Parts: sequence; C-alpha cells; structure tokens
Amino acid sequence: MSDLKTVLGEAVEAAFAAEGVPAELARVTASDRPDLADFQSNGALAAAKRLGKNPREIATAVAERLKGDARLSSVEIAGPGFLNLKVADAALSARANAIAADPRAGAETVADPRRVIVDYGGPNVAKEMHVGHLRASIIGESLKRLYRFRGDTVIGDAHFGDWGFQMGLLIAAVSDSHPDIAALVEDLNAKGQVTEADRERLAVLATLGLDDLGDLYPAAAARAKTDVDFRNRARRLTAELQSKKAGYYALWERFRDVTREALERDFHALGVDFDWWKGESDVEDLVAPMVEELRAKGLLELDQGAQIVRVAGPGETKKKKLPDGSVVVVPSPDPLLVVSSEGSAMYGTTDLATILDRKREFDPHYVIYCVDRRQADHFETVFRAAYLAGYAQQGQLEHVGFGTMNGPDRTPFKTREGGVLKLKDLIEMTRAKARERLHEAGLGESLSADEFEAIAGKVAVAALKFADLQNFRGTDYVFDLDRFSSFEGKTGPYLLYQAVRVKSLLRRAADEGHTAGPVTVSEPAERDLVLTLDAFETALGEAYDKKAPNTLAEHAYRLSQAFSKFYAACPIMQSEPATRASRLTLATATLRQLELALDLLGIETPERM
RNA sequence: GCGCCCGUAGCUCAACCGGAUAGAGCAUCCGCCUUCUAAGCGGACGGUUGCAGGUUCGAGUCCUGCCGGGCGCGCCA
Repeated sequence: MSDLKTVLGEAVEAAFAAEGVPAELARVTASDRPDLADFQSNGALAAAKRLGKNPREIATAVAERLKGDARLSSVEIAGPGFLNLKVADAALSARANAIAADPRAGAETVADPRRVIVDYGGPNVAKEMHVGHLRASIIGESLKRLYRFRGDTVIGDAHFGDWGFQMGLLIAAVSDSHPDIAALVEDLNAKGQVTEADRERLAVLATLGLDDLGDLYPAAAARAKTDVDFRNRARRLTAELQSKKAGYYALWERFRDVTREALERDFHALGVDFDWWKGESDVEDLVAPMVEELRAKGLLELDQGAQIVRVAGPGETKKKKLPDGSVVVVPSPDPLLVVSSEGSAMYGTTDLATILDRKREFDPHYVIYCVDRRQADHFETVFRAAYLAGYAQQGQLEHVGFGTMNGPDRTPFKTREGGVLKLKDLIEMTRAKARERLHEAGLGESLSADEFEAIAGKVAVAALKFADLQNFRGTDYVFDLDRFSSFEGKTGPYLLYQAVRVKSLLRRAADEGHTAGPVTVSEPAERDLVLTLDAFETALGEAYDKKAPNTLAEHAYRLSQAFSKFYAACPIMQSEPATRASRLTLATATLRQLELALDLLGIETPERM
C-alpha cells in the first residue's frame, strides 16, 4: 500500500518516460494551488529545455496518456505547462479506507533498517537544567522516536557530562566548604581504598544535596576564571579523580548519583527517556588503551606539552588572530587535544572513546549527535579523528545541530535578573496556566485530583514541545515566554484539543450504538481531510531524511486544522446512517494518525480537556 | 583576521530538487454557540523576502559584492 502521491507519481513518471522525459524530472507534488488541483507535476517545464520542445506540448502529450486513468477525475494543463491532477472521489475513498485499516495510519517503513544511536540531552553533573536543555532533549527525543517508527533499531543515549574539569572544580569547592567531607576524602586518599569499615563514614556524603552542588558549581566556575591558583588546583584534582584516587572517586560517585536521580525524574516529566544513561566516566577505562593505540598508529603528537591528533589534511589551513593581535596560519580544523599537559582526558578524548565504546557495544551504522550547533567545529575534529583511527567509517557520524534559544536581545536567553531560566520553573509556570484553563473549561469538578494534574501536565508539555518543534531545528529563534505558554492558535494544546474532540465524539457514538463503516468521500472538507491524511507519509519521509521534526509538527497541525474544518462543516451524529458510518471512520483514522504524529513529537494526548 | 549560520507581514516563525497568487499563528477589526468540547470555525487587514548586480523561460531559494546580526576558532564542556 502506498500513498496517493507515490502511486500517482509512478503513473505520471511512466507517462513522461513515454515522451522521453527522465523520471527524476517528472516528480509529482501536492498542488501549490489547491483551488486548481490536488497534485501537480512540473516535469514538462523542467524537461522543455533538455528536449528542446515547448513545455505545453510535452504537457499536452503527457496529459493525453493520463486521461484514461480511473484514479484521476481531471488532468489539466495550466500556465506555462503545469500538469494539474485531480483525484477521483472513489480513489480518495479507497485511500481513506486503507489508511483507516492501517495500524500505522498510512506510514511506510524504510527498506533497509539500520542500527542507529541518537546522542542527545547532554545533561551535566551538578548543573540544573535550564531552558537551553529543552531543545537538546525534545529534538533528540523526537528524532529517536521518528527513526524507530521508520523501522530502524535505535538507542537513545544521554551522554552524561560527568568526567571533565567541572568535576575537579566541584571537588575543590566542596573541600573548601565542607571540612568534614574534606577530612574524609583526604583520609580515603591516603589509605588508597574504601574498605567495608569506611562504609558508615561515607554517610556524611549524603548530606550533600543537588541544591548544594547547584550553588557551589557556578561560584567555583566563576572563581576559576580569575583565580589562577584555584584553577590549577581544580585541574590537578581533575587529573587525580581520573586516576581514581579513592577519596575523590567516592565523592564523585555522590555527585553523579544525586544528579542522575534528579535528572531522570525531570526528563521523564518531559516525556524524555533514554535507553542508555552512559556518561563520559563510563569510557574512562578505555582512554588509556585508546591513547596507546593512537600512539601505535602514529597518530599522536606532542605539542606544547599536550598530546594531540592532527586532523587537518594537506593544504587545509586557516588564519588565526592571536591574543597579541598578530595573525598566523594554522592547520584547520584544529587538532584533537587528547591528553592535556596535566595528564587529563579532555572533552574530545571521551567523545572519541565513546565512539569506540559504541562500536564495540552496538556497532551502529549511524550515530546522530543532537547537540548545539555551536559545537560543529568540535565534532568535525572528533569525527575526523575517529575516521583516522578506524573507529567509524566515513559518513557514519553526523552532528545534527540545533540553534540557540535567544532572548529578545537576540543573544542566548536570560531571565530579567540576568540568570538562566530553570527548565523546572518553565514547566511549572506553564502547568499553572493549564490548570487555570482547565478550571475555566469546567473540568475541575468532574475529575479526580490525580487525573486533573495528569492532564495539566500533558497540556503544558504539549505547549512547550510544540512551540519549539514547529521551528526548524537548525535556526536560532527568539524564546517568547507568552508564546511558549500559549494554548490558542498553532500550539500544542490546539492539537490535543482536536484529538480530544474526536475521542469525545467516538465515545458518544459508542454510547449510542453507532458503528463505523466504509468511507465515501463527497464534501470538500472530507476531500481535504483525506488528502491531508495521505500526506502523512511524505511529511514523515521528509522529517526522517532531513532530521527535521518541524516537518512532522507542521503535518500534525494541518491534520488538526483539516479535521476541525471537517468537524464544523460535516455533522456526524445526526446524518444518514451510511454517511455517519463513513464519517466515523474518517474521525477514527484522523485520531490514530494524529496521536501517532504527536507521539513521534513526544507529546501525549489526554482523554479529555 | 579566518570560518560557519542568519536577515521573509507590526511580532514569532513556515515555504517540498528553482515554478503559478510567498503561507501560518499572534496582534487589530468584523461575523458564528438552541446541534457532536468556542482551547473552535469563517472573513478582513497586513509583503519591493536587508541592499545592489548576475544566471534562468522563471529566484525567498543558485552565484558575486555590500550592509546588518549571531556563533566558533587547543589545555571548559
């Protein structure tokens, strides 16, 4: 079973081929002029020059060949040579019935499924999530679901940031602020191991909560910028942690556990769940042997005290301005810094080791890094190093970058006080608005407190996610609090509302004993609805190919809109039995496709709202 | 300095491999609840797609230059 666009595309391509026009020029698309046609092909225009013919002549010949096709109610030529196709109601009805009978609501799977890893979220130890994490989480989550739905075997990995310089900073800060913990840590360091007898003493670590870390970290990070001694101490501590000195390691385990527990809860509330909660620390044991292997392969080089892998090819250079103002020519991209002059593994080192780890654990065909676009250069370097080292094949690694969420000043979003807006606060604000709206709608009394809260949560998450996902992931956009927590117009709650209306309708039909039956399309609103249902496959394919959930978000919106118009124009319950049965089938198919599309965006639909 | 990205309606964003009349939502204004949830539906208003050239039958889309903005450029991640 295929969508109309594909099926008609084949017929049109065959007709063009008979006139000597290659298939790639004969593409069929949804019409730009719905007033004139359902589908169109611009093949005659594209081919005219190549064939040295008048485009209208080609179009006329092709139209003649298509006239006998029973699926088409009209084939016309317009303007300079556009081929306009209208689908016969019978063909539309047949397609609607097929979609209604399909658990996938008209969506296909890929011909050759792959093993795919989606690396997204990128939460860090001791750092609370802010609005910026919204994009990383929900775009990645959507891509994960999209790839899985298309038939690939997909793993979503949070890639926890738990092993870098920030850990050294945090150890230094905690040592200064908590003398009791500092004493324990030093003692364990001296002993070189944690024995059973020490277990009880570790309880003091439990006094360290995420709030403490959240306070300590920003202060430490700020101090390290100006205080050279402090910075050097933190770097030394980072290296000592990475050599797993007992006391530091025990302290770090507390950091990791307390953060992960909170993050997992927060992500889950957003409908974001990872298959792997791997972190930088999980590949720590791979780093030393990997460095040896890189050395053995002759890729490692000593430079200014650090060990690097050069990834620039011959002739690849850039000009670079030095702090003193002079300009020098250096290789480009920058080399990968593998081991710092302090002996620490760097960001890129763990990224490279992670590639190796994933190859051994899962051997993916394809890895998507859903990470801020500003890290494009970094990934270019890491990927090149991975290809050089043979840890992945050319093209298997891709950085799918997303743009920054800006404030009204067009620079990364800050609250009025100049701080970051915590993700948790954003969600709670939106939730509060949803509660208010639900009360207005009179749902406060008829629902239990739990149900009420669950719906408010779903509405809030839908609002936030859809507000982001309707934008193309690659571009920066202005974060507008009012728009993100808006429930009217092109918003998540609008989509939920349409789904809820269908559910309500179907409940009522069931109560009154009405059953669904074969679809017979006749009204314009019915035609539009079926054509929109048919476009799901195209939207999905594009979202998959371009890694662009906004295409799918747009489809979900159009479907909701088409349904809403149908709902307004075509009465269901009080129409003739055959018409009612047909329309109930259309409503059922719409609901299934809408819920599928929403699910791929990571949005859950409530039963009522 | 070099590189990457962006500039579309008052605001926030779309626009399928270059195609017909550049679309949505918000805001503003006007209609529609005695019938399936008005978080809805219909209508109006709103554009020299930053500027100037070029390629093309045809350019928001491709090329060149300029203006404006964002980001990145080895010991943070």
